[in-house]
Amino acid sequence: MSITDSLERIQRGAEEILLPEELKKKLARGRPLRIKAGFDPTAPDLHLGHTVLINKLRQFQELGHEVLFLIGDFTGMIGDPTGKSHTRPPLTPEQVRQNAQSYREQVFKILDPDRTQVVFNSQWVNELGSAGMIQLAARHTVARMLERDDFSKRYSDGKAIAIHEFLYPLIQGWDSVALKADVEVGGTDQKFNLLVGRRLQEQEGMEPQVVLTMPILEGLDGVQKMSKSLDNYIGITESPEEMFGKLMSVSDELMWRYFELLSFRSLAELEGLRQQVVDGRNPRDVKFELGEELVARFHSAAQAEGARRSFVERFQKGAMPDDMPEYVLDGQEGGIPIANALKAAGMVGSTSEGIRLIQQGAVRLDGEKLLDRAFSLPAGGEVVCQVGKRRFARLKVR
RNA sequence: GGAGGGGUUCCCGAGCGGUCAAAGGGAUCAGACUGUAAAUCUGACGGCUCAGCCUUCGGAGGUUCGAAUCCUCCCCCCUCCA
Repeated sequence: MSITDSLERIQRGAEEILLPEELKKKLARGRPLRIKAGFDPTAPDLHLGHTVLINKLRQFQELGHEVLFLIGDFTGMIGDPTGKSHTRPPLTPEQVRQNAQSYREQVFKILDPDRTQVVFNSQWVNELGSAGMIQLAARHTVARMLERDDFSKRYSDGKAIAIHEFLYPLIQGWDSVALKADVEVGGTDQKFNLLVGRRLQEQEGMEPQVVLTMPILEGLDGVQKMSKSLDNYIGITESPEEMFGKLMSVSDELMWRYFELLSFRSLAELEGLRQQVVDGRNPRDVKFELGEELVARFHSAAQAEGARRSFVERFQKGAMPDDMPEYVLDGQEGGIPIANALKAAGMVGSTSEGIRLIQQGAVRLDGEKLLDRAFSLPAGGEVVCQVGKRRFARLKVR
């Protein structure tokens, strides 16, 4: 493959490459490049948002390059006191190890293990020591740090910025020095940090890394970025049914964004699909294709097919799901009040919530709407319980 | 070290002695409508043994018949001065 071809493939879907000429020069040398990407040591639950970036890494591998999958365990072991409610407790080395393992399991659904090195930054950051850390901090000025969008915004809004937050971009940049990265891939929100890496490498007399940013995928709400904490994500380990269903709940507009960033279809194919919708094809059917492609990628073609079929059964024909969780409750004198049973089965968060849902007509027993909140489940009974559209469970009372 | 501003329910943000489980918005959940679409409309949105009761307004005390609202001390954040 020619350099121009490689470059073209690398550019596809990327938000920005700094600088393309440098990348070209690196590619021209003909040796495998060291492609760095950093990940938090915490959430080992990868979602489709992460895969936008990981797919890009995969692409580099297909072009013969090597991926340095960096787990930022150093910062994880310090803990992050930023943010009022989400104080992140420090992780133990053991937890980091477990998370890393879980990363491996998930990430190798996409990446080629033979061309991936999983590395931990504590290895070289610990060696820096406190003196080294201060020397590192001396290389950047506050004014420069405040150039970062996120910092300047918080600063002008009068929000807290802890000193150590200034250190994180520096550490991340130092990782690039330690790894001798040729290219670093990150989300657009990482741009500042990635550029710090370039600067530090230059100061160390190295050729600066090329920075490649990928767009941030919106979550299911279509507005905020996909993230676990916002609970608007589709995890890559979710069941075919869940995954398919969540994809179907996405708006038509957002569907195209997902096609762009997640599908492996050619741009020409996507254009074709758009045209079909313009010509009157139901967007839902196009969404089916998106759902199948993605479910097939993380599960199998057969499961994707199955997910689509059961989706149609369930939501277009109103069938009950094939399997649902089962709960056995201990009976009591006079039966178990239904709200308590729902709570015990984990279908609602509290009995108060259960009562409210019953009043709103959201609860069905064996398909029959239940409006009487005083209803109790008698001992020895068994009932299929539904809350809202998606929550199902089979409740048995001993 | 000094002066001032501020910490409210998942988030933002009103409230400044009773009518406050606390306005409004967002998020979320449910119902209607549908393509589990989206948008829209309606409702809910601390807990419980649920027409009643219990626990919340940074923390601990106090004043009062009664406190998110007043006082004292403490913790944290922001701004300015040094």
